Amino acid sequence: MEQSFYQKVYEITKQIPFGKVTTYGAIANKLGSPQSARLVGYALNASKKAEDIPAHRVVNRKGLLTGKIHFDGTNLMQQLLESEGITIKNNQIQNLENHLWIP
DNA sequence: TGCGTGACTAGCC
DNA sequence: AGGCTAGCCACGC
Repeated sequence: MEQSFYQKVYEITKQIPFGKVTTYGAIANKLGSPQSARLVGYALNASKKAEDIPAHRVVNRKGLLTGKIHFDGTNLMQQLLESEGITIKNNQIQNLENHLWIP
């Protein structure tokens, strides 16, 4: 398939199950370019405006909600994650390993 | 065709 | 221990 890097990110992000989260590095690694983690975030930024992607389930490797700044509200991303049973503290996911999901 | 951009990551001070 | 800098790759203009 001639899926672009972006399209691959969309597919993987949509595969994230309810109550789970993943990291940019994990997705980038799955795509075969662990150094392209930036592209994952960049792709999600473009995807969120078109596709129905749960981008709030994707966080950085430290569990920090770095992408929340791209959401409408300031705590929207946090509320969405908390609604799925994930605990957030200071924009950081608690028990990240417990909720971490690798493609 | 080429340069700038960016929701990252890892290493150094 | 905490903060900053450099490197990385794909997409858009």
